[in-house]
Amino acid sequence: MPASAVEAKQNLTAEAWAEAALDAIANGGLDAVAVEPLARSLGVTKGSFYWHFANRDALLRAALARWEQAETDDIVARIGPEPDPYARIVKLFKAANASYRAGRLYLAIAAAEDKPVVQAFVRRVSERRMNYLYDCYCALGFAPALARHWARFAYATFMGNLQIGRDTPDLMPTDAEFSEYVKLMIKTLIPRSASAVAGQDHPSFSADPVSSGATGD
Amino acid sequence: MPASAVEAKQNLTAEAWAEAALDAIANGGLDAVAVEPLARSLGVTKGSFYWHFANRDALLRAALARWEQAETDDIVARIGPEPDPYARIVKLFKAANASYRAGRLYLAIAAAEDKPVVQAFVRRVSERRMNYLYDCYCALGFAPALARHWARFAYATFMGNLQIGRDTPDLMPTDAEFSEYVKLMIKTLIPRSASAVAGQDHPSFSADPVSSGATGD
DNA sequence: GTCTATCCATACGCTTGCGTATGGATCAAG
DNA sequence: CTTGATCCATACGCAAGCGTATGGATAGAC
Repeated sequence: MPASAVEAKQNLTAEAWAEAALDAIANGGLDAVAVEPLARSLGVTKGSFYWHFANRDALLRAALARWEQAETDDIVARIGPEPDPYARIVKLFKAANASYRAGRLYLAIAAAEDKPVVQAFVRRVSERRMNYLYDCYCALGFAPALARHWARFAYATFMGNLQIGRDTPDLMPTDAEFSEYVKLMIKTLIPRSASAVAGQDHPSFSADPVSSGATGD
Repeated sequence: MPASAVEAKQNLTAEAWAEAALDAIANGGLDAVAVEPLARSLGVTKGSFYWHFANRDALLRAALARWEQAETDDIVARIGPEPDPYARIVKLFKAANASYRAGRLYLAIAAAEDKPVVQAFVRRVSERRMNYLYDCYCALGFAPALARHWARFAYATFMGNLQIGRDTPDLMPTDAEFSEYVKLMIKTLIPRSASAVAGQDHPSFSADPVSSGATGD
């Protein structure tokens, strides 16, 4: 009995292959999506793969589609039913640092933007996220031009924190210090004294939405 | 007469190979550093390469060392003789968005942090840059803990802007709007009403160091 | 002019991964 | 029990890239 990562070599699905491909991307980048190594890690051979997919590119597209779907689900599932735009940004910020794998996936996929297949996926996901932020800032009372700047600013900070957490994890604090860090960024990136927003009250602020655990997956 | 990219096939140097490797990294990522394709692009064959280098890894190390050196030179050459910490951060911000190739290089190299050879280089360069920012914020009067937070914050924004410029260039403004964007970030990332800094005067602020061209290389 | 060091070309074997072809195993239908 | 469909294994040809071995070309030393 092979005590491998795969217990029973029962029938694999195309989704299983796509998920394995995403795992490979999160670890070794896009080039790690190789048919034969993936088959080995799944406990089967290429024969299985070419039954479910036409070629390597088809697997790549399936994996990217699965990724885009997950990212889109995330953005609405985790912070969907939240009316307050301030709390929405806060939740988005926390969600961005929530999943280690999701961050690595994003960076790895974006790093291969030269491949034309990947480019479209990255653009859609990025634009969707920034548009979400843009809407939040608009809802906060910012003028469109300013809202675009703030949305880009905030999104850049998200992405940069992902990079720092991956490349120099020692420089990223944990626990209480991390909470302070996030609080500082949120306080800075969501200015309440905006030139357009009046003395509006944010009930979620008094509840301190920042200091409720942000790490872990 | 071959009107190739290389006019005369005179003697190549190891530095030429390393520079070509960096070009390859900036375009196709670390995996694009392949001996035979590089040799083709240089107008020679593998025979030349294995005269100058022991193997592919040696070239990679040479290229990364060259990159680290260039990054270190940059940080002191472009903003070295600047006493005012505020202006230092401003210059650093502008330098970060100055060279398109440098940004792509940074992202491409960082994307391969799983390779142990690369990891050390990325860590050194990143830590050096963040320490530079940390010193700036300390000089601005911030307490060490806060200075670390602000330095990380600012650095994350740098990196994120690099990503946005690479992945979704449409979402990155140009010309006057870009200037506004940079001005907003700088104004936000260098708070003058810090809890620790007194009524200190920054002569470079009245000179408006932000609005003097930041694009191009 | 010969000699030697430097730099590169050519040719070979080796590995890895892609894609195809074909057969084997399993299971449900009839 | 046979048949067909589903899922996978095995074996092959092919291309690309690494590393090595060896010889050729050029230039300066003497």
